[in-house]
Amino acid sequence: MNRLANVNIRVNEPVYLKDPLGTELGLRILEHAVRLIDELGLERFTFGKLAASLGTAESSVYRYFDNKHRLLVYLVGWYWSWREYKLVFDTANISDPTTRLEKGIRSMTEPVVDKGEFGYLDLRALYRIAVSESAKAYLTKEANDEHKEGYFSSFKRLSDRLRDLVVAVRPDHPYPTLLASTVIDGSMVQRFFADHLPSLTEKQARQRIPDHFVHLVFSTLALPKR
Amino acid sequence: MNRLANVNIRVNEPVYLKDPLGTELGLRILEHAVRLIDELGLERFTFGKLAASLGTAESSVYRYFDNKHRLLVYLVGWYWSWREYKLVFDTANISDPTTRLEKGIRSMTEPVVDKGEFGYLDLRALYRIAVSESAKAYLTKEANDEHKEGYFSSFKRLSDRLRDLVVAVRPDHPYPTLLASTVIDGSMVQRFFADHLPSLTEKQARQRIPDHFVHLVFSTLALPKR
DNA sequence: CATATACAATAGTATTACTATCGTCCTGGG
DNA sequence: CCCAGGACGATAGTAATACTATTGTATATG
Repeated sequence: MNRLANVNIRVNEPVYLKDPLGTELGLRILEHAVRLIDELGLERFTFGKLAASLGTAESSVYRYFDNKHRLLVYLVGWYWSWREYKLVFDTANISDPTTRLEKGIRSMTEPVVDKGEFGYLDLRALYRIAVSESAKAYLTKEANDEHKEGYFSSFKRLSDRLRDLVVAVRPDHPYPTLLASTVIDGSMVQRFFADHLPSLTEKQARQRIPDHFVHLVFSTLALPKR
Repeated sequence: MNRLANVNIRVNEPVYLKDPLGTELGLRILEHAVRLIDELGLERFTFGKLAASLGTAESSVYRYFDNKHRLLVYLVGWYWSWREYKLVFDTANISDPTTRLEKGIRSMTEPVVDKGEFGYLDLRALYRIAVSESAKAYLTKEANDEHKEGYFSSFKRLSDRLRDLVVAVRPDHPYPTLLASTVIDGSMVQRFFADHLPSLTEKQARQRIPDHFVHLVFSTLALPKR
């Protein structure tokens, strides 16, 4: 993944008021927001605390993001975009579609183990945020409207990529998109359970989440075992 | 499901300060809370609005529940308990374990179509709440502590029931609990996508969620198609 | 008849989620 | 070199939220 570290990941849709990647303060906002949300959880995280951590005023933060929900959408969108890059990278130059599918599922369901080299944000902390908080980005009454505005387009792109890997192997499968999003979301939920509510999964499952989802998809598609 | 309508579902753990099933006002709190959360979404729902809807003071609501998170945990717990009763009912008196498993998966992943006959709460509205808000009940920093207090025991019981159906068919499957919780959570997420973010699933998938999960589990367990 | 309960009503506090305004530094263009 | 605009810090203020506390009163219970 080191080659990816230099890719500059951008969140396309204007979830922000002012591009945080364009200024010094913007980058610090992302950096501190990731650290604070990871530490406090989304509920206890406030723009006031963020501003205090930055040594600036709340109003400065509000120049970048309308509210903390938008900031979350931004961070989670960044995460999905990164995950998409990683997926593309991990499945490049593999000619056999079945092998590509397996690699793709593993790439998508693997935990993030290193901090990355983005400087302005800690990838491991962002991963923990994605696991614990990403569902809150879309589980709202505004989801539909926000989706139309493209707020979740990076999730959609990621999901479509995985779907395409499925379709390449089984063009006749009736619900490849459903299968793809089940894998993505399911792997996050299982990660949360394993880390925070261990009695809801098998103890050993933590290490085997990618295996489990490879097995799930492969058997559903009636592919030979891996 | 009519026979179930008279079963009195109770949330065991003291998520509440005062049992809402024990008084007139308590029942009205549940009834109005379900309606309001369904209408407004959890974020916009407040105890102030609930009290106004009840024609009483906020402090009266606070006598029953510490805060809105606890109230959500209560409602979601009630929902999982109801779902467990339904599962038990739907799989009763079926001797063939494979058929039981299929019925069980269908029971668990079917949408709720009627209001139920509980009087004090509208089951369809509660179902919509479970789909949209239940993840927020456990996706918190306090999840682990709350879990130890038994806040999520009804989810655990439900998940264990489904796991047992799997184990009865395939005693050697390595991760039946993981599989069970993937089905439960996955069916909720897919329902949300189908209803609120339709571009994230196939259009026809909405009608076929139970079929999809039956197929998923059956192929994973290498059982003959249904 | 005494007492506990259930509840309504009022008041008050700390925090949150903003919005608005103003002054200042810094930079780049004319 | 000046000045216009952007970027930011600082202060102030508002409305809503999430509580806590207190008191009065009707009703049921023992």
